[in-house]
Amino acid sequence: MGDEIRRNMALFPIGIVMKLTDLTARQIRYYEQHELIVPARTAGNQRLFSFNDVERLLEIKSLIEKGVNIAGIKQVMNPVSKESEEATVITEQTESKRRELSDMQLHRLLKQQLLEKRPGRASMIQGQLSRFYSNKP
DNA sequence: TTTCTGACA
DNA sequence: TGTCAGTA
Repeated sequence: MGDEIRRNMALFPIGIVMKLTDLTARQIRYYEQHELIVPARTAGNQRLFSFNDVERLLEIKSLIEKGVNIAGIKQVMNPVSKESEEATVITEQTESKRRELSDMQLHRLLKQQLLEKRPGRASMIQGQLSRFYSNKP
């Protein structure tokens, strides 16, 4: 299951995630305060988000747009808390389906970002994306 | 330059 | 949520 480690590998700083999700840093940090996401931290205390974090953020975003509040989102989404292996087992099948779908959405989104942004320089997420797509266990 | 925490309109 | 301050 090396796919899981890549999916949960902390790769991008908040700036990249802002562009990927169209959320403000304020919102992203706010959601973290409410434990909707738990990004990793660098030695310098900088947040580092994984693909899973980005997916969660996109999910949170759509729910917010549907008028759901933090409390409601906490119920809809499986709690982050301690590495809950139990919750993952119960939803095994639906989870894999959900991931396939969000993967397609995420890849479409990333490709879109790569193409339309800054016609001049190569966006810095390219390097980080390559880190994700390469070195497969 | 980017990100971080805390605080206030 | 937006935004400003003062840092790392």
